[in-house]
Amino acid sequence: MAVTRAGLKARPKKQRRMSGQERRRQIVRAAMDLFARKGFKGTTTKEIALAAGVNEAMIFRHFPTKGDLYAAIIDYKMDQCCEWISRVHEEAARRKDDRTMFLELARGILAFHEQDGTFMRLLLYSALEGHELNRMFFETQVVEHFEFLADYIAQRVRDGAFRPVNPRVAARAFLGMITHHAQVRELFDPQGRLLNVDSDAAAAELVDIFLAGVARR
Amino acid sequence: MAVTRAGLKARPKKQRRMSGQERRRQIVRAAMDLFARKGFKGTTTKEIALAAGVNEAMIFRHFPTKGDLYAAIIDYKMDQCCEWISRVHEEAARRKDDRTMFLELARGILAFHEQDGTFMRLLLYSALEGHELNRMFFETQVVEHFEFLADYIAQRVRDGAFRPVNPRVAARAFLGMITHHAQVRELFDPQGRLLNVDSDAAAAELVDIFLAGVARR
DNA sequence: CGAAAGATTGTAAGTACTTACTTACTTTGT
DNA sequence: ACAAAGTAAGTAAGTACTTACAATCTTTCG
Repeated sequence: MAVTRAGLKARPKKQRRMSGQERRRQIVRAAMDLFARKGFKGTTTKEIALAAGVNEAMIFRHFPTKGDLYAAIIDYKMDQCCEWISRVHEEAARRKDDRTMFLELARGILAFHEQDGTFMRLLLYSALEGHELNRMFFETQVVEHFEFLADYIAQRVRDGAFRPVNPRVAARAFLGMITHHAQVRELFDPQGRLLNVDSDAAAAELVDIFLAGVARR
Repeated sequence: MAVTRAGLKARPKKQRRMSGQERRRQIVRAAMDLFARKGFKGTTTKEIALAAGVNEAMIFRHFPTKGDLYAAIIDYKMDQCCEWISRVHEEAARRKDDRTMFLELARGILAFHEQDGTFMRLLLYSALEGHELNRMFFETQVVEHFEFLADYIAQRVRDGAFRPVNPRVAARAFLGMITHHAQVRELFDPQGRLLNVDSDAAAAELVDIFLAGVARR
């Protein structure tokens, strides 16, 4: 067996080694999970390396600093958020089928969070940490989708389909009940001790309360 | 000027020194603010000492470890949460004045968070970090108040004042829209760019949407 | 009343360890 | 032979916490 200059055993022959891209992806995946659970400062590069199955030095072959790795993850994650929302919005704007629109939106939000708990966690950690990318995410995607929803509600008030509510308050109310439910399930009550219904049923009932709340009397 | 054993200048005479209790309170206050902004791992004992205006060693005169200091703060904060809610609940149970009950609850929650942003931050940080005291808080106070609210809504359904909604979903909807609003204001949108109404107006409109949403048709 | 003793508060300096990141080499694949 | 992936060992700085003393305040006693 080969011996290194320090007299220690060299790594024995292994299976085929990874390409740079594969390895990068693996580091990102391990880091994402750790950052989601522990936050930026709560995660060490040693832990990331261990979870990724690489030497710590490898991390710095792909990212200049630990902060760059975190920023790449936040950026990627925040980009994932809203790709599907635009399609739901377009349908709604065309058909003005309120129940379907709000129901699809609610189901989409709940399914998105259910399929990937790291999003909510990274969103909240980066907000608490005051991360610049979180602020950018808010100022672009969050604002855009909130404004679209408020505009839609305003239009439905003008159409006479909704009673004269403040569209921004109504948008806040709707997003609040849906997002809060996802958050409680992810952070406080994963077993659903307080409210144990599947997400489609939850979406249906929350949307029903919302629509009744903004319906013409 | 006196000289220490190391030959350095002794601390010059100062104004009257603090009692142990006063100093402890000051350390706790500084630590609370830092933990709220940066989380447990993101805060160093050096920063806490600097913010409190004491030597780092003083922290360990009052708390065995940094973790003990954090636990004391989380415990104290979570205890503050719900003292006032019981009074609101009692009134409501007696008078069955739904609008006043939900309005007082909503205003109380919003005022509580507006007066003290550290609560929301510590709640979320400790939840993300998986802190045991957060779990205990959830399993006691959160569960208790949620159950009370769900019971109240169930009673009102039986009374015929509310339509046959799932009381737990309705409680989730109500708490969701209120708490989400407080959270967005604290973490994402302190300037109220998306929704700039004062908290009493927000409470009134959110409660109106909620009550309309659960009213008999 | 004042000095001395004791209790309490305060702190400089230190310890043992951890951290993010770098270096210089080794191993593997083309 | 060269490029690329992998790593042991290291560096400089930082961390939570401890130690041993100094300074200040209170109590006791003559």
